[in-house]
Amino acid sequence: VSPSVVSYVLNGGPRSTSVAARERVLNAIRELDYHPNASARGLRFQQTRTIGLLLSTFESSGVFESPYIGLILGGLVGQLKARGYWALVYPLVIGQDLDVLEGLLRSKKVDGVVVRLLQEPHQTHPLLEIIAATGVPCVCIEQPGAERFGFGSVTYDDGRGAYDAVAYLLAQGHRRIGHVGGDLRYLTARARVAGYRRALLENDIVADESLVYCDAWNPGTARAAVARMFDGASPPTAIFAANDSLAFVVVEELRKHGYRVPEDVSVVGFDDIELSREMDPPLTTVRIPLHQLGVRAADLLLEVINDDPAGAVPRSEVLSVELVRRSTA
Amino acid sequence: VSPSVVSYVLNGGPRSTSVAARERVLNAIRELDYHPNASARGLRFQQTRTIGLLLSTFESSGVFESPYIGLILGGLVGQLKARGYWALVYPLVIGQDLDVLEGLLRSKKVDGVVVRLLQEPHQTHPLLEIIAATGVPCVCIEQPGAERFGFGSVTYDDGRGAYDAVAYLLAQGHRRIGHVGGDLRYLTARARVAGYRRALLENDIVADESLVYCDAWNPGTARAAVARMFDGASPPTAIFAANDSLAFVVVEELRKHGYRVPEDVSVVGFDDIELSREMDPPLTTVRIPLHQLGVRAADLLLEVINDDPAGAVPRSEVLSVELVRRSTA
DNA sequence: GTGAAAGCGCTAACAA
DNA sequence: TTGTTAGCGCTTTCAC
Repeated sequence: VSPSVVSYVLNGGPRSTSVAARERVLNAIRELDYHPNASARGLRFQQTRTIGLLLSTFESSGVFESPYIGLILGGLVGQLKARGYWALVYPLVIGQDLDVLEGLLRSKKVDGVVVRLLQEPHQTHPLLEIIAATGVPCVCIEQPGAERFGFGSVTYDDGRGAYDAVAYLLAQGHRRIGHVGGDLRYLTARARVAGYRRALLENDIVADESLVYCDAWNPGTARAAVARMFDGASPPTAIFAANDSLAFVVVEELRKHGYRVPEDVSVVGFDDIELSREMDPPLTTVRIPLHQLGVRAADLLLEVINDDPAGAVPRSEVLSVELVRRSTA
Repeated sequence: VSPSVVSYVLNGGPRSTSVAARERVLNAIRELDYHPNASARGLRFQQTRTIGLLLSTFESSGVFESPYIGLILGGLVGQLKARGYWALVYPLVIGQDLDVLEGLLRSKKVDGVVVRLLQEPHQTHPLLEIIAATGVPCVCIEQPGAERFGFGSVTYDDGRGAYDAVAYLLAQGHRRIGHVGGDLRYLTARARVAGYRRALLENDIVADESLVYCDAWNPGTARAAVARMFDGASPPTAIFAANDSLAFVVVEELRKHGYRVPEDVSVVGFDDIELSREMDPPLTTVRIPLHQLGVRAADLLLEVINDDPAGAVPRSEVLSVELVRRSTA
């Protein structure tokens, strides 16, 4: 029995095989538990069935610790696995690993990448330029890349979520609403403040700048922010936090200062991580379908890789967020 | 200029090259930004500079959401990256993906694996048997594999941590100490109850079985456990929880029932995830150097792969845990 | 110091 | 239906 027959059997190859031969091959395969060499196949087919997951971060560590990214990763890796692809994770420190990244792409180690974007299109050019130059199929998540690269993207509407959250607070009668924001290097943090501002504006409320604190996703600063807000002459009656971890800390800090939530102060978060369900009282927050985001990104990428007719034109999906009312507002 | 020269230049190859030739090659490489094809090198060298991260789980989803695993992953991936290796993540559902796993290993897609073990040595045999049969270098984390496989491992001492936590509570004068345990399919959960029991025993306290609840890592059951403990005639004055998330929920539930922590009831957790520092009051807990665990696992694996003299004999490291006193006990 | 050529394991076009 | 063979991109031995 010759190599070609084995190949035909294995791949339902371009030629058909006799039942007898197939049997023998199958038996031999089972006996030796033979498995084709991935590198050899990769070399032959020019594809590796591996997808690179480029996880942008500002700090050089800590990507995996975030429950937010964990949710996305779960969807991403799970879906890739279900469709027979492997996931290669690479924590990409912004402004650093670009040369290594180029090596990854040019060496054809991955068939495609999904890249987590944190900033505005023009700031992500250096990164996307490299990806585009290598021609590796790419889907952006969280933030879209610049139009001209033509990469698909799966994002969600930060501004809308923040707007909805604040509009909800306004509808409850709140007029002084504080904001504990995230790290403004993240477009997501900026979009959330913007949504907050827009909601106030549309209700003819002039935003009191002493009530908005954006510094980092850092719990310590969130604590300090609360302390300062309630030091002032007219403290807020509600706080919109840029994410759930921040909201959690805000609730803790309010309690420490003797304020009850939601009786004295209402709090709304963003993301809907597990903590928001488990904390007491459970957090009212803006839910992002993060798992789904991962799943869709995987789907989109595989569509363009296998250029399914549907995927011929790379799509940009904007997942909708939803205010989930629990007990803090 | 011939292919061999390029190779020599690129790899500081087995032959030396003239300065002139080297220059020309280097220039050409830069101009075309040439990068060697990973599959071809993989085929040639029989190695891919990729490490498989086999993340065992019982449920088919949710590995990445756990802050515990996130910390390990951070250390693992970070260290691999620093040493020039890629990380392939594979969520391995216990009792399922064994055939796919065998394919991964036999296809020589990875140079080695670090495998997260959840159970006792004899229960992990099917998995390790496959890895051993394929001869792929392997390091176990969290739990060691059976001796005979000869795989290195990086673990930590659950029993000791639990013992220390409970001994500490006893030293504070507590006599009725409850335990809210984890999912007993996890050896880690069993070891933690065992440590709890041993501490009580050594202090001549008969464990009151109405005070130990092991069901799952599930917050809901933890809540129910607390409720039941404090329904009884003589409720505990302290609770040792099998991990920090559980401890957090326990504190919340105690507060809901009108008990103050630590004045009325003391609580100690396990793991030392970020939440335990951020919650209020900050959690007294047993710290596991999880990041370090990942780093060491990577180091050990690379040692055996590159068979450094030091790594010739695969080592088993047991990282030491440490009670960190904060405010809940 | 450099070029030619074989071979890593696989697939598919070409012959038989 | 099957066997033979070239070639994917790289490295390295061998001959020059």
